[in-house]
Amino acid sequence: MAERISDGEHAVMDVLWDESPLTAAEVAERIDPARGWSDRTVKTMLARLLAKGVLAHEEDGRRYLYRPLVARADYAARESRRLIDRLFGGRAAPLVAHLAEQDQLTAEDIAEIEALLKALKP
Amino acid sequence: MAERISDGEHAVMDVLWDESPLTAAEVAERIDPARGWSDRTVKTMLARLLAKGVLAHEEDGRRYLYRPLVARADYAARESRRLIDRLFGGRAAPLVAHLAEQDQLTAEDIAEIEALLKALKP
DNA sequence: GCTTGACGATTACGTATGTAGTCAAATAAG
DNA sequence: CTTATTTGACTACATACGTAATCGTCAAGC
Repeated sequence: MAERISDGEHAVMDVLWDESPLTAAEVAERIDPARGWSDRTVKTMLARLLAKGVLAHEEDGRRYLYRPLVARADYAARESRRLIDRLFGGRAAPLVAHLAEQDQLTAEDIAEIEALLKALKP
Repeated sequence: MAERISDGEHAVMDVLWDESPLTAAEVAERIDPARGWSDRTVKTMLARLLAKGVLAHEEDGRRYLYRPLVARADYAARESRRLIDRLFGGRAAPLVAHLAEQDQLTAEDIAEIEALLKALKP
């Protein structure tokens, strides 16, 4: 269940997280054209994701319909944690501090985060 | 310059970010023993990191002294950005929101982040 | 001086990943 | 019915990565 999803595979998951179930052809249509993938490549990704157990497929006549078995939020949580563990000693605050220092936070971000935190307080 | 650093390579960089320059043997000594790496493995990592241009080495007699060419903060910034782009549509606020929702923020984290943001405001 | 050990350089090998191509079966077109 | 097309299954191949082993050389002991 803790299968890693590669960068390429993630592009496929993204499509299915937005809309599912989809056929292989439909997934291929929706993949960011910037990747320039052939539909074969998409098929390969789908097969690998199935093998990893993060997708399921049900038969629909001669084709399959694919749907994610892992929620986007769960995946995001796992990856965020990985990053925080690897780069920030497992603490989230240094990550935010870092984003702030690097000017990667817009004024809007800051306002949004402050509102969020306020809501979290008892 | 935008070379990716793999998970294993990162362990080596971590050592050199803490202390440098170091010889290959010194790096090997300082690698987290939990990895159970042979010194050969460490040498391989050093060679690959050199090839990627993220380390430099200077001769010291018959050995080399290795030092990082990429700052830890720069690397952290790049990886944070990658994560945010991939998982949160490029905006930092949703990442923080996500951490909050997942209860991945301690009260301490929250206080720390609030203080930080306050300092950022004009 | 000859041997042994420390180093860097080169090579190895299995799995993951990016990126497809081929083959066979089923179906749609004619 | 025969042929072209669609679809999944299997195969391919180069590069990256994890994890070393081997080779050659130079220096330090004896």
